Amino acid sequence: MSQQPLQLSPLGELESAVMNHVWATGEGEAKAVHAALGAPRGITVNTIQSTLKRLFEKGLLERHKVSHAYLYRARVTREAFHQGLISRLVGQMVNGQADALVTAFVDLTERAGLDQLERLEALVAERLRQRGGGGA
Amino acid sequence: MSQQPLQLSPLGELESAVMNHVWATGEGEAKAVHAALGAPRGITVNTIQSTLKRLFEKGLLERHKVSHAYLYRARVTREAFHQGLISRLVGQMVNGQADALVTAFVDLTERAGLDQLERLEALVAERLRQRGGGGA
DNA sequence: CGGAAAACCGATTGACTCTCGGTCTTTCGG
DNA sequence: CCGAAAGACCGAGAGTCAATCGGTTTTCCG
Repeated sequence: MSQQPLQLSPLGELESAVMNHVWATGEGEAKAVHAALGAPRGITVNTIQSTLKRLFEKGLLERHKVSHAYLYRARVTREAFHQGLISRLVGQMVNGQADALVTAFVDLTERAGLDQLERLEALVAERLRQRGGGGA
Repeated sequence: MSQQPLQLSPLGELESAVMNHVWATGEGEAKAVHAALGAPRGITVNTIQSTLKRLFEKGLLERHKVSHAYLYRARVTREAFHQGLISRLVGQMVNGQADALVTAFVDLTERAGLDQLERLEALVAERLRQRGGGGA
């Protein structure tokens, strides 16, 4: 009975690494990505190419030819992607109580540090000001 | 190129359904779970049994014999489980900015309705009062 | 003890990711 | 215009994991 890590991301290990690289550098060419991630892992450029392509087919990357090579770019920002994940996660569990979720999140934020909690407060306050009109 | 759903939960479809059932009813016997979920799907009790067992092995359910049948119970509450998911998700993406996450969450809560946002505000305020002590 | 109810085990199928090798295509220099 | 080279594609094999059963063993209970 050991409670496994319970894999969460919808992306494979290599796919995540590639996405992070693209997000970090702004673009990705098979050659470059391989130099950064592939070589250290001892895998071929082909593998990187396949991964890039799979990511493209999943709609996470876009690409266009530059000479005879593809240049990939992120189609969604890292933030949007993460937000999407959270969104989906929330959507799945909000089958009854969004309350519990909100509570859970606050607990979590709190555990991340007082500063984060304060940050959260500021954000919420701002949103409320924008929407609710600040009080009534 | 259609942007697949991007599977998120670490649980399979049937596993999720079973967990939800157990959380909802408080307990689970293969027979009962099958009546509720299996029959409609046209799958055998065996499949439900296997799923229950897999969930047990993953540490999500506990069980004990009642006569010659196992009675399963959730080992973690739905809230704790979800919190764990969020936690893991956060941990993964907090490779640089927890900020983005907080922002994403607030966006999400906001979209869920003004009331949720207000609820969030109240919760945060309370936590801050408890922790920060309002100043020191 | 004998039969039925239920658990277990093992195997299959299907979806994915990762990883390449081999082949076809596109470019570009000479 | 032609022939490397670079790079994209295709297909395939190896792993992993959930879902699904069939068949066998174990366990109760009358």
